[in-house]
Amino acid sequence: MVVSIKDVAERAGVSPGTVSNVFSGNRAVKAHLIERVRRAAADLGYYPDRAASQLRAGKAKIVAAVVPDLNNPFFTSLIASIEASVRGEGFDIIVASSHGDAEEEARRLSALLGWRPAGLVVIPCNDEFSSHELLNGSGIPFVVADRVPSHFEGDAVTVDNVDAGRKAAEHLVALGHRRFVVAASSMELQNIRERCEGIEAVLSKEGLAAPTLIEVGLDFDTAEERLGTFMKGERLATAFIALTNFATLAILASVNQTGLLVPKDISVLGFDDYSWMHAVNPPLTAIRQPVEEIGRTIWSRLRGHIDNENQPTARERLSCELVVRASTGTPTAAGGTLRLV
Amino acid sequence: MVVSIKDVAERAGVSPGTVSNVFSGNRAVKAHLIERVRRAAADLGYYPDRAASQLRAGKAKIVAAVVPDLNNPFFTSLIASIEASVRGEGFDIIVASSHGDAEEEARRLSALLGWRPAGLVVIPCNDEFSSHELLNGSGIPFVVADRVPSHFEGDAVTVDNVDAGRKAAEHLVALGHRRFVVAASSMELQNIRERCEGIEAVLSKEGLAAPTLIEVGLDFDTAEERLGTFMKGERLATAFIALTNFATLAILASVNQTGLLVPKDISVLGFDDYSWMHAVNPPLTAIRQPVEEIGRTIWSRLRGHIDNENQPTARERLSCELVVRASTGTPTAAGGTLRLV
DNA sequence: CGTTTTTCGTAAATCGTTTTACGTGGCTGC
DNA sequence: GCAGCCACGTAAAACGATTTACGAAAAACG
Repeated sequence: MVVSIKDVAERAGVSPGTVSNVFSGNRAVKAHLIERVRRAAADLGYYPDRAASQLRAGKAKIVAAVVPDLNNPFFTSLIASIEASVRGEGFDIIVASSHGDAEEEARRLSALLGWRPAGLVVIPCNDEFSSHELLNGSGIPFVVADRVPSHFEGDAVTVDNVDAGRKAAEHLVALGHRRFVVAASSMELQNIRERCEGIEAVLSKEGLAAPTLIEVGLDFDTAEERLGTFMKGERLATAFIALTNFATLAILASVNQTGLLVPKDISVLGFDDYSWMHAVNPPLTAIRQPVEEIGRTIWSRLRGHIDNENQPTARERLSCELVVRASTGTPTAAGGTLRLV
Repeated sequence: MVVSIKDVAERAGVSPGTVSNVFSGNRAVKAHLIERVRRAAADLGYYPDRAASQLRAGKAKIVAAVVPDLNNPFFTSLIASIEASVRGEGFDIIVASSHGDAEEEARRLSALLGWRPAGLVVIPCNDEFSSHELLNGSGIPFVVADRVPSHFEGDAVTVDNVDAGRKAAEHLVALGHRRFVVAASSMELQNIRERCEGIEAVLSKEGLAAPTLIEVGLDFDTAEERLGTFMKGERLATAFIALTNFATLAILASVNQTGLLVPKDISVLGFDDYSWMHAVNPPLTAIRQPVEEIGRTIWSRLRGHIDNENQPTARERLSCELVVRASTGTPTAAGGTLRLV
C-alpha cells in the first residue's frame, strides 16, 4: 500500500541502494539512472520514509522545541524565527508546550527525546529547570533560551536583561520621572529579576526610591485582575514599566479603565515589540527584544554542536533596544507625581 | 552509546520483547518483571526510539501542521489549540510554515509526509491549493482549515464567514452607519470573499451602497502602507470593517495617524479577538473566531479518520461571535458621514 | 487427576532505509 | 599490456523497535 524504496528500485530496474543514493546524494549515480529512478519514483508517488531513514542513519534532521505557552506571542515568534533558520537546512521542527508546568515539561521533553532530534531548544517554565538532568543525560545538544536559571552552565541564549531594565529606567529618568511602578510577571524568574535589577541600579544611582513592584503572573487574565486591584489602592507614580508583553497589555488595560491619559497623566513603557504596539493610540514606547536574532543565535549554537561534537558551551547575551514612541513623556508639571485613587 | 531496548532487556534479565511489552502495554507482563524492567530502564536512562517504533508499528503518533505564517497570531493560536487537544492522547505535533508560498507549501508538506504522520492539518496559502493531490495521494487523513477553496471536497473546518460578515454589518447598520470601508487581506481568498459577501448582503438589503474595498495584503507592513495611501485620498465613510487581524491593526494605525477619534469620528470593527484588543483605548469591537473550538473540531475530525479508516468526510462550519466594546458607536450627528482628506 | 485453556516469556522475522563490502568495467601511466 | 585506481552498481548487514509463532507453566474445569 505505501510505496517503498524497493518498489521504486524494481520499477527503475536498479537496486534499492542506488535509489537511496539518488535521493540522499550520498554517492554519485550515473545520470541516466538518476533519470530513471526519478521517473519511477514520481510515477509511484514515492517519498522516503523518514522513520526508516533516521533509524538507519542515526541522525535526525529534526529540532524540537519546548516552550511554556504557545499562546504567548514572544514564544511563538521565537519559534517562527527558529523555523526560518532551520528550514533552509532541511530540518523540521517539532514543538510542544509545557503549559507552564514542570512535570509536563519533563514529560514532553522525554517524549521529544524519543525522536532523537538533532537538537533541542527549551524555554523552561521555571528556574528550577528540573528537566535539566534529563537533557544532560540524553547526549542531545540543547540550548536554553529566555529563562535561564542563574546556576545553569550549558548553552544558553538570552537578552541582556539588566541592560534592558537599565535602558527603560534611564529613558524615563531622563524625561524627569521620579516614581515608578513596575509590572513584573513573576519574581521567581531569573530574567525578570535581572530586568528589575537594571531598573533599580539606575534609580539608586540617581538617588531615587525603589520602584513599586507588582507581580502580575504569567498570563493576561490574571495580570489584568491583579493590576486592577492594585489600581484601586492609593499609589504615587508617574510612570509604568512593563517587564513582559502580557504585563504591558495589562497595564494598558488598567490605565485605560481608570481613565488616565497616556502620556499626559502617566507614561507607559512596554516590553517586547509587536505590531499592535505601534498601531495603538498612543503608539507605545517599548523595549524590543531582538527575536529574529535570538532565533538565529539559538540555531547557530545548535548547529555548531551538531557539526562538531565537542564545541564548547557558551552563554550568548544579546542586547535589547529601546524604541521610543509616544507613550512616554515628561511628567505633568504639577509636582511630577500623580495620585491614583 | 545510546541505550537500546536490548541493553535494558539484558540488564533486567528478560527478552527485548518483554521490555517492549512493558513500555507499550501491548501485552500483559508479570508485575515483578515490570518492576525489574522499569528499574533497569531508569538506571540506564532508556527511552524508546520513536523512529524504530514507528517503522515497525507503522503508526505514527504525530500530527503535522502547515500554516502560511507562524507570525500570525491566528495561526499560532490555532496551533496552540490543536496542540492542547492532541497532547492528551500522546501525539506530538510538528509544524511548518509555508511562508505564503505555494511551492514551499508543497515542499514542506511532502517533507512532513515522510514522517508518515497519523494526520495532517493544513491552512493553504492560496485558493489553488495545489498541494491537494499530493495529500490525496498520500493516504494520510488531513483536514483543511480556515482557507478552504470553494471547489474543495474533503474534510474542512472553517467559520461561517458570510455570517461573520453579516454580523459585522448588521451591528454597524443598526448603529446608523451608511457608508463603509472594508479592509480585506486579499480577495483571492475564499474566506475573505465570503466575509465580504456577508457584508454586502446586509448593505444591499438595506438599500445601501456597496462598501469601499481595500486589499491590504497578508502582513502588517504592507497593510499599513496601503491603508496609509488610501487614507490620503478623499473618502467618505463612517465605519471601518477589518476582515483579518492584520487588517485590524493596519486600520487602527492609519486612523490614529490621521488623528481621527474612535468612535466619535469613525467606528472601527476588528476581526479576531486578542488580548490587545480590549487593552487598547478604546477597547475594540470585533468579530471573534472560536479558535479553541476550531482546534478541537479539527482534531476530532482527524481523530475520527485515524480510528476509522472510512469515516465520511465533512465540512464543519463554526459560527463567529460579535463582541461589542467601545470602538463602534453611532455616527456623528453632523450628517453621518465624515470626509477624510 | 487429566485435559483444555489461558497466561506470559522468548526467539526470530520484520518494517524501509543506509551503509559496508565487494565486484566489474574503464581509464591512467609506464 | 599490465598493475593500480576510480567510478559506480549490487547484495546483504545493520539500525531498534514490534509482533508473530511457539512453548512452558499455571489455571480452570469436569
